[in-house]
Amino acid sequence: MRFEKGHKAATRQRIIEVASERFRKDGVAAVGIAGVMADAGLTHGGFYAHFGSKEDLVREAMVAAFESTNARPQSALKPGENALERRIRGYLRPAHRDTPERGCAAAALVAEVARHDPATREAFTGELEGIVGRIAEQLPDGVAEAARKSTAIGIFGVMLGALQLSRAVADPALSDAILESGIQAALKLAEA
Amino acid sequence: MRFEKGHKAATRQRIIEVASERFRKDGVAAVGIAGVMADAGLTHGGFYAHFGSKEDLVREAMVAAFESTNARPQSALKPGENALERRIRGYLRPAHRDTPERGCAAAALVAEVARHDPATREAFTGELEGIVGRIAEQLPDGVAEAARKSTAIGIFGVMLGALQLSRAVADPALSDAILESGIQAALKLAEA
DNA sequence: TGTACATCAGTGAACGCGCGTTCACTGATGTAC
DNA sequence: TGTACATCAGTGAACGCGCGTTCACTGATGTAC
Repeated sequence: MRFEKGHKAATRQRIIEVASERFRKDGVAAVGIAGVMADAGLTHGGFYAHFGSKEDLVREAMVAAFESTNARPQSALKPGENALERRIRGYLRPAHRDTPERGCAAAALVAEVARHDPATREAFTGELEGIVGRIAEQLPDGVAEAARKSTAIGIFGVMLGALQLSRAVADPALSDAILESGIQAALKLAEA
Repeated sequence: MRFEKGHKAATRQRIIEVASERFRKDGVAAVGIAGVMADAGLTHGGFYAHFGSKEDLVREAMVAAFESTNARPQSALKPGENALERRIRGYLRPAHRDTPERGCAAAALVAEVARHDPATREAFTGELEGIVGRIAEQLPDGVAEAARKSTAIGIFGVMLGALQLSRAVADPALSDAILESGIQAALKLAEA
């Protein structure tokens, strides 16, 4: 073979990574195959040797975006801080608002996913269940078993809603205030 | 004149109304000028006699969508229900999830607005301030003055986040559960 | 060791299509005389 | 009252462009003999 073993798989992975950043930054509809391939250092014609359609790439890039943010190493817990509070503050920090291309895929893509095909929505659903489950595990012991999942959904709802609102408003001071209000709301919901 | 007085203004209004539904249903990027004009019973060439660009229509249609949902008549208060609880339950009901074309413009368009030009984002900001202000007024008397706006932002954050998540997931039972979790979270945040 | 051939990731021209935008034109009506 | 002209909302062809997708081809390398 003209290319070392694993070459094609590495190229495919590179396309997915580029796409996962571009889709989160500019939206799925605004990003074309040719642009993604060019960013990956390739020409557009080769795309269909790797994926069956743009929709397939959307689904794979979305899942990759979720997985890469899930796998991100966490900073150490500060004294008196618990894991859930760290998660909430990390999510609703200005740096996350300002770098959607490396941020939460749910916040960047939720509205578009609602208009995509069932396979993409099912993949989204699975990733969302994962996030909600991890939040539920981090709730304080005092929260009743039956209420944990519902509480976790509410917490993630504010996180996602506040992050999106902070990205949309034109007023920087209001944007910062939205992040802070989201933190306070999420922490209140997390109380036992 | 060949047309009665007010004819052009009425046409313009019709274009805005069609666009405000189509943008909320399918997203701004996926809706073309020609389609909007055809839905309004016109051909696409006349568009630029009414608007300077698609972006101008986006901004006007978004504002119209906000205003029409704000102006919607409210059902009567049930015994023991307050105005804020009615607002929250009305927002997070299945019918709202299932009819984005007549629903909350913020939930439908927030992600796209973040990528649009400053004039559109400023219009969005103003409308959002209006919604937040109205929620703040409906908070119980016990909520301290200084905390009212922040609390209102948190409440609208869960409402918007939960509605969007309920629209994106593929599992109907989970979608219903998200709406219910959003209601519980918003009500908890509204407690004095 | 040297030559012929097979492999296949990637190339780039081409497909039909819809986009946002421009513009010369139409044609029904109101006004001027 | 009758005719000529002005008005202007709306029409539809055309512009350049980028989209997703297809496909015949390239060319560097590995294998066969």
